[in-house]
Parts: sequence; C-alpha cells; structure tokens
Amino acid sequence: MSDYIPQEIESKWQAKWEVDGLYHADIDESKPKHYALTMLPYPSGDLHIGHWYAFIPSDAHARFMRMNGYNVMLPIGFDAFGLPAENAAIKEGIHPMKRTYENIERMRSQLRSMGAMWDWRREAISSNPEYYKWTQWFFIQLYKHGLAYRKLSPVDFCPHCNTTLAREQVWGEDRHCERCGTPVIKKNLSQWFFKTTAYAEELLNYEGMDWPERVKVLQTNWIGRSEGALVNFKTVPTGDDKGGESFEIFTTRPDTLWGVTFMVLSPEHPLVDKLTTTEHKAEVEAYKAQAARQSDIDREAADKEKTGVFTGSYAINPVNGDKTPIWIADYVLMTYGTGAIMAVPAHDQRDFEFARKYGIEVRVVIQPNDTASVDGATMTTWIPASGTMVNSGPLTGTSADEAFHAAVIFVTEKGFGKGSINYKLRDWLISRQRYWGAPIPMIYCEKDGWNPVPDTELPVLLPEDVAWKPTGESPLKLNPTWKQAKCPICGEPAERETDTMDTFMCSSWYHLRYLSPHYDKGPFDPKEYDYWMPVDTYTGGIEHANMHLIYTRFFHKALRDMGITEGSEPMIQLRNQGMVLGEDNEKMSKSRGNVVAPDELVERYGADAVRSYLMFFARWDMGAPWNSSGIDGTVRWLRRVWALVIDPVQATPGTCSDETRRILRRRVHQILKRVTRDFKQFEFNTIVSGLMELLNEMTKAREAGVYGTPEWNEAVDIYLRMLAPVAPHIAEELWAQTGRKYSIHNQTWPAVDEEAVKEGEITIPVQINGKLRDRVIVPADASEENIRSAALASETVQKFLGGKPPKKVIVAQKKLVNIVV
RNA sequence: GCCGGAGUGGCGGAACUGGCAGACGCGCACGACUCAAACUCGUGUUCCCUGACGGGAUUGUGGGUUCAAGUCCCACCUUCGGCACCA
Repeated sequence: MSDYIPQEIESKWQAKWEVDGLYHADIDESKPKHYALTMLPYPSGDLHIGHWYAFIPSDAHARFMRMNGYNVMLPIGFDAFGLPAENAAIKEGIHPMKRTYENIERMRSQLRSMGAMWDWRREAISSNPEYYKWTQWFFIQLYKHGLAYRKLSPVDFCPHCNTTLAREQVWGEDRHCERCGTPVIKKNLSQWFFKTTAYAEELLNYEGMDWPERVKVLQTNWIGRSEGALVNFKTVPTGDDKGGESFEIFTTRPDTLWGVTFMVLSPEHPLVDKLTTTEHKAEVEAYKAQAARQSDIDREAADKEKTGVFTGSYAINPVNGDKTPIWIADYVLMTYGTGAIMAVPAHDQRDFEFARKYGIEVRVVIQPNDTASVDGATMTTWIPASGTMVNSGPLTGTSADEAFHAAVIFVTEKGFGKGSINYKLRDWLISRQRYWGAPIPMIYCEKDGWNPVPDTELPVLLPEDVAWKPTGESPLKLNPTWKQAKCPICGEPAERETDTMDTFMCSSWYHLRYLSPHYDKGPFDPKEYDYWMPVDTYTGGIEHANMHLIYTRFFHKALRDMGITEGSEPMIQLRNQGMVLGEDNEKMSKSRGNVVAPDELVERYGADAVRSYLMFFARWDMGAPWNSSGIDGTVRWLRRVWALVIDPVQATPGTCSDETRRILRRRVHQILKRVTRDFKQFEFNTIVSGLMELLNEMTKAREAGVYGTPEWNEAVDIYLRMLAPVAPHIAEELWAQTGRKYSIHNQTWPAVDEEAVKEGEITIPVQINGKLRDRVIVPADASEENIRSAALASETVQKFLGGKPPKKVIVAQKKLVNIVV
C-alpha cells in the first residue's frame, strides 16, 4: 500500500481536471442549471484564511449540487479597482495597475491550490477595460433614466483615503471610514449620486428570497422606513414684518399635533435667516456658526445636552391656531425629513429636555390609562405613546392608536398636511477622488452642461501616465490632457468628469459579467443570461448586508425597469459565513501576529485537509477562533480513509454474519441521509463529523470480516461519493485506485435506501419520574403496548416500583418510556 | 437607548417535531509498538461522592408550563454585531 501524500495527488488531479475542462460550465438545456456565486475577492495581496473559509464550503456545496444532477456554474474573478490595492501600491511606490495585476497573478495560483470547481474561462476582472466599459455604460443608462444625478451637498470625506464616501461606508458612533478607520469630515462638494431612495419601498420586500433573517433585518433597519405625516406651518407676522412664510415638518406622531408648544428648525434650514428678527439676529448667527464648526461626531452624540436659540418668530399651529415660538437647534438634522420639526415636549424625550431647559410650556395630550392624570407643568419625564387623547380637539377621548390615523385624515381634509413615509436610506454617493477606479463617463460643457460620453467612445480609458497619488482631488484632474474632450452636443471643447466610481458600482453587476466576460455587444450575452440568471446560491460575509447587498439589489431593480434584466431580485438564496479569528480569539491582523497563512497549511497538510478542517472546526455561519492542533484531527481522518479503502490487509470476505453486513449497510444509509440533509442546510461541520463517524463504523465492520462483501463495496462507493465535495483530490485518487471510472466528480449523489435505514431492534430508554433508570430492547415494529409492558417488566423498574402500581406510564413516539410513581 | 445573534465538558462543537445531554474532533491520561522518541493503534475522559456496584448534580441566572425542557413561555445577566438626537 502506498502512503497518502496529498501534495502529489493534489497537483496531479488539479492538472488533469484543468486539461479536461472538467468544471467548464456551458449552457445545457437538458439539465437544470445552478448558478453558484461567492463574493469576489479584492486582489489586495495574499489570499488569507478568511478567503478559504468563504470559498471552500461554497465550492463543496456547488459540487454537491453538481452531483445532484445540476449544471453548475461556479465563476471567480477579481474586484480589482479600489483602495486597498491602490494604497498598498502607493506605499511601495508601484503603479496601482502593475501592482494589481501582479497580485491577481499571485492570487490565481493560490486560488488554484484550493482544488475548487471554478470555471476559469469565466474569470472577470473589474479593472479590465473590457469590463469597465460596461460599468461606464451602466452609469450612462442610469443617468439617462434619471437615476444618476449630480448635486452640491455636504458629503462625508475621509481625510486619510482622500476621497468622499457613501453613507454606508461611514461606520460607528465616531463616524469613521469603513476602510481605514479615520473619522470622516464634511465637505461641500458637487458629486454624483444614484437614486437608491427611489427603490426604498421595494427594497423592503424580500418576497421569494431565501436570505438569512438577520440580513433582512439589517437591511430593513438601514432603510429605516417610518410612517407619519407632513404638516405645513405658516409663520406669524412680527414687528419686523417677517410673516407670511411657511414650512413643512415631518412627524411620526401626527396624533400629538395638539400638544405642540414650539417648533425647531435645523440651523442650516433655508428659512432661518428670513425668520430671525433683528433682536435675535446676533444670537442666531452665533449659534449657526458654532453648529457649523462642530464636527458631526460632537453634534450627533445622542447624550449631548440639547441647545438652541429662539429666532423671534412664531408659527401658527394649523390644528388649533396656537402661536408657537420657532427655535433653531442642532438636534434637528437637515439631512432627515424636512429639517424642521414640531416639538411635543410632553411626548418626546428630546423635546422634553429642551422645553425644560428653556422654560417652554409642556402640554399633555395623551393621558396614560393606568396612572393618575399627569400635569404638563409638573411632570418629570415625558410619556410614551399609549393612552387616551386629551385637549386634542376632535381627537379628544379616542385612543392614541386610533388618533394617529384620525389625525392624518384630519390634516388631509383641512388641506394643511398629508400622510407621508420617510426613509433613513440616502441616495448612493458614487464619486471618488481617487485614481484606481472606473472614470465616470460624463463631459461638462459651458453651454450644454453635463452630458454622457457617446457609447461609441466607451470605454473612457484610465490614463496610465498620471501622478496617481491621492491629494483630495482626483489625480485625473492633474493630467494636462486627459480631461480635454469635445462636447457630445455642440462639439466645442469641454471637460471630462475627473472623479472615478465607487468600486461597489463594479461589484453591483459582476455576476452579470461572469455570464460572458469577453462579450462585446453588451454587458452580457442575453443567451447566457436567459439560461443562468438569477444567481441560485450566493455566499459571502454578512458585513456587506448594508453595502454591496443593498447596492446590487438596487442595481438589478433599476436595470429591470430599463428592460435590461428580468425579475426583481438578482440572488435567490443567500448564505453568510462567519469569521475565523486568531488563536487568541481576536480578529486576525498582521500587527497582532495571529494571522494563519493558508499557503503554509496547504504545503504541510494538503488542500484536502485544510478544506476538511475549515468545514469541520466551527459552525460555518458563526465562525470561531482558529486552533492549530485541531487540523491534526482531519489529517488523521484522511489518512485513515486512505488506509481503509486501499489497504487490503485482513481481507477475509464472507466470514462475517449477515447481521454485521446488515448493520453496516444501515449505518451507511443513515449517515448518507444525514450528510445529504446537512449539505442542503449548509451545515458543513456535521457533514465532516458524519463522515468521521462512518469511518469508525466501517473500520469496526472491516475488523468483523465484512471486507469484500457487496455491502462493503457499496459502503466504499457511497463513502467516496460523499467525500468528493469535501476533499475532492483524495476522493478522486481513491476512486481511481479502486478501479472506478474517472471522474468521481461526474458521478451522481447516492440515493438513500429508506428500507436499509430502518432499525431492526430499537433501544428504548426507560425513565422513572423523568430520570433515566434502564433501557429495554424491543423489535422496531413493537406496538406501544409491547413497549410499555417490556418497560414495566424491567428488573430495575420493578425495584423502583416496589410492588406498587405506577401512577402513569407514558410511551412517547416509540422513543422513550416515562413511568410516573 | 433600539434591533438582531450567541451563552452546552479543559477547548471547537453535536443533539433538526419537547423525548437517552455531551455525537465528532482537539487536548489530556494510561496502555501497545519502539533501544528511545515521534508517528500509529487501543482504552478512558462533564463534574462531585465511592475501592467498586451505584448514586447525585449539570446546557448563563431565576421563575413557569409539561409525565418530560438545551429546546416552549416570562424576567434578568454576560457577550458579539448593527443602528442611534431619524422627529
């Protein structure tokens, strides 16, 4: 018998699979298709263990689907534009393009060492002109359909990455850059946006999507839908003749309209100057200046004491004609709702704090049902929603729940308001002042304004001869000639947009480019689209829930409405892996020195062992800390599999009992059933433990002389098929060495023989008062009555009963007997 | 503060209709092989009491439902992620 030397068999089979094109996925109408996709990697340098952890189980699942008769496509590519590769390039003084393509080359060979079933012919690289031509084309389509627009606004800017960021890329309480952790600052810039908000409502609909509940919850929270009303307030003329203006507020509590005692505008609200009286001008100006100076971090800290100043003006509450003072305060944000609120201090914490601080009236309009009546003048805390309406005109006496709708109807009928829905979701800012991205294909002309680059001139190529180090302005701007262009309308000299696109734009449609990565008549070949789309199984990290996964859904819906794609969703099933932590239970990082290098592991143990261990050592969706001695277990297991299958020592066919053979067959089919179920459920750890368990059983059975029997041969056959998706190389080698026909990866998944699964005799645990006291063995077809008497006949039970009859005997589903005494 | 996930042996984890808690593996202990070690193989391994037979306790904590709870319900604690002056 030869030894198991993974390094030899792995490279041998990888080469053969490659030559044979074993994993090529082509349109085949005779088979059901399965488009399996994993989130594409950044070519930022080395492949790390996290990549393996994401890719390997995805590959195993795709292989399982293949063996189940599906025509499976598993593509791979690179999200090659973007900051990580660019920053690394800057650090080392190498051109980002050179650096990126070197990284890709390196990662390709690392990826190949995994032995995954990728169809490399479909490789797509987002920084290739043949790719980004269509990224630009999509931008233009969005622009033409009114879904891309340019706007001057205060935007988030990372001073370290030297670029603006989308709202989704600003994280945490301190509002830091998602990439580098630096707190962002606000800049007033003209930038390109995609109208993601146009799809806010539809994005909340997850119908027909087999996505993890937690991802849906994250997206729902992020989109942040709130139902309420818009109400128009007119201002009162003052001594300064500042009347006659009006402004709209958004409220989620129109039922409390009668409890309004003041109004608050955001300091940036456009009406502030108009409404400020001469008397209050100095104070208001000072407050505005202070608010503008403060960083968002200070300003948005929730625990900060509320501050504000009075403008001198008043608004009329349209429901009751009350004159209410208008204040400005920085707790009202210009970026949400209308930048103006009605303040109901009795029923809102922030308004309450503010009113008490500045001595403004507090008026109760909801009395809780279960406590004594509350007085606005003396109450010490605000009162949340439920109760009975008081002092509320026509709403008085109704419950707060009914009052919400009654109030909306009331303001609508009176003509000063209407029901309205607000979302926290913002439009997607896609301009980046960086070099290494797809240039935004727009041209500005003094006369004709912004116009798209004509399709015939796409792609707008990224210039190679440019100082690509970031300065806060796009490096493309600094190139003397690149930005010069002709206006597509009048033909006069004009200027190109010099910003590049957010790389999330590239990754919003890469699943479409995989369909036909070199197709040049469109972003994808419609024939391929019709066969493969939508993506059936998508795997990747949950950290993209509010970024990539929202963007790509938006993108697909926008394309659908332009007639480019079909269906509402690009990805039917989503599964997330967890994170592999370092052995010290911390996130892996070079600075902590706890990084696990997959290349070394592969070299030492072989890819199959690394694959098996990554599937085995934790629940896939949870992740866990790495344990370097744990991998020894999977190595031992594979060696034992090897020995069991091809070591003919002790081969003594025919000397074992029928019962031994029957038991072996039963165990094989029982575990096959479990493994099949676990594959469907992405529970990879129990797939491997099931295989280990069966190996133990087969080892015992072989010792009992079952070697060479039909049951043994079937066991080996099924075992190798089950092993194939997990450890494809050793499975292929053993398949070949036992004289079976190449390739195991073209075999079908074995079918469970339900008859074989059934037990002949079953062991029934017997409890007395819920405590396990004995076990009885009965035939599997024993009736409940038989089981009951068998249990009562047990000596142990008799001892416990002491001659007395039991109070109650429960026979539970032929699984257990519980005797109550 | 709000939303979501997770708490099971020394460790990773299993238990998929409420029905034998601890599968499988790591680690550890002992034994076999060896001059020796490693490898490999075998046995044992939740904790406590006991020489053993046995017995008791046990799934973050406290209550509840049930013949029966890791699993269901209520309250809480810890921890990880997300959101957060969002009107």
